[in-house]
Amino acid sequence: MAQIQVQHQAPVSGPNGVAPGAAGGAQFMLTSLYVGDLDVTVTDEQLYQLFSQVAPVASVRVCRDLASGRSLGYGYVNYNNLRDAARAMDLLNFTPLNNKPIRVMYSQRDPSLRKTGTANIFIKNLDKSIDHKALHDTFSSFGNILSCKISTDSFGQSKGYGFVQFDNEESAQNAIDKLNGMLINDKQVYVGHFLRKQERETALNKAKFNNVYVKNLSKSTTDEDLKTIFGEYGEITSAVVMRDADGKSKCFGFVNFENADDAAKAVEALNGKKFDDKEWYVGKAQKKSEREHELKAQFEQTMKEAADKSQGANLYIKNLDDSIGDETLKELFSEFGNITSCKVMRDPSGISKGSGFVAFSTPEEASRALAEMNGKMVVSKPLYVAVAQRKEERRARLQAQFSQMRPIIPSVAPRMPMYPAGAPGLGQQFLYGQAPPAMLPPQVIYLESLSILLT
DNA sequence: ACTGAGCGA
Repeated sequence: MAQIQVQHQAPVSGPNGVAPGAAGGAQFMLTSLYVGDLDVTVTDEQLYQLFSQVAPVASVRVCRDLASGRSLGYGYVNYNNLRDAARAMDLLNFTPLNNKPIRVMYSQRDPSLRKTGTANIFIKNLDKSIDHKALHDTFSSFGNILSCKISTDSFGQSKGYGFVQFDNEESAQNAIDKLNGMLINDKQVYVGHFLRKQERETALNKAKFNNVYVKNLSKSTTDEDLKTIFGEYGEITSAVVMRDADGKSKCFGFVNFENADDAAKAVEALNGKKFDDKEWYVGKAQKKSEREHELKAQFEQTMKEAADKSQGANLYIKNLDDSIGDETLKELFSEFGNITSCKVMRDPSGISKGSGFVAFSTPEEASRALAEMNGKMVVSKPLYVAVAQRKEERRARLQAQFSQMRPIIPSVAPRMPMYPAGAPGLGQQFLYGQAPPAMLPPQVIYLESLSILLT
């Protein structure tokens, strides 16, 4: 097997070192490639084997978590000159490794230069047959692409939309102008600037409206007051403070403008202003359903952020001795950091299930605890410690596992029959998965996987 | 199910 050279290139400027990037003024290490979207099972050797087919490589590396050794899903390939690197990027971008297309870019370690968000475009209504490479080829005529991908599900199937990050705004605008609304594979595609959800919603909120909602009014504010204050911005058709049956102000109201531009001006001018020491909220009046939808979305966003923040800080423990309860579990792990929650799972009758969760304040603490505690003998048995997976991740992992079970056509499968003649399962066209050690009919494997997916 | 993620020795 080929030897992997581990010598590293000196990070110096020079003919082969730092060189000016294309328009936009970004600086790239033009001999150093960042390889992302790696399947976690991809190894240094595999990267080396692939990239050295194009030109001699100076070094390769799959980056790994220091404590657990788990692949971080990206790596680096360094070449001796920029021509080799450019050629490798061109030829090898989106090559599948372990069934997953890799994404190759120039290494750009300054995050501020990577996260500008400008010149980034979004494409949707793409035919499902269009893959990363086809997208790249379609858009590369408009400029230099830094990164490009189709969004896919856990089976690698296109979700029908994708992203192209150019290195300058003009290329992006040009691509939008030329391709938005065009037919690609008989489907009319949408091509526009990439907008985060928040930005899309603000854009949507700028849609015209005449009715304005105002809240946090003082008890004494009247319809007349609203008319006077909002009347400054244009012709008003109605202004009402909402009141209960006794005529007591509910401290909110509605002002309807003759024309939408004036309504927008009033919102702009009055939102957040103080009247009678009360800070008014002034905005587009929304239907109850719109408002509820927005609140729900906000709530979900908050939950998602909280989940992201705790990602990696929560450990799943199993093979726990039955005698261990919440307190003992906490004591076992407390030397590694601040424990925010700790729980032994129990069945309804209170008997330990032998598994539990320990959450730390930070992923670093959790990682240290994992490294130290996994496999450690506690009372009677060795602990199993892993980073807790969220339900969604567990599901995705099982799904990926399932998708990798390829049909085995009997004619190309080993000659040795897997089952005694007449055993169940022989009648079918193909068998799923690797040959099972037991003589289970293959469809049982299939159904088991499916039932896990469905739970 | 339809608007992202991503950088070391």
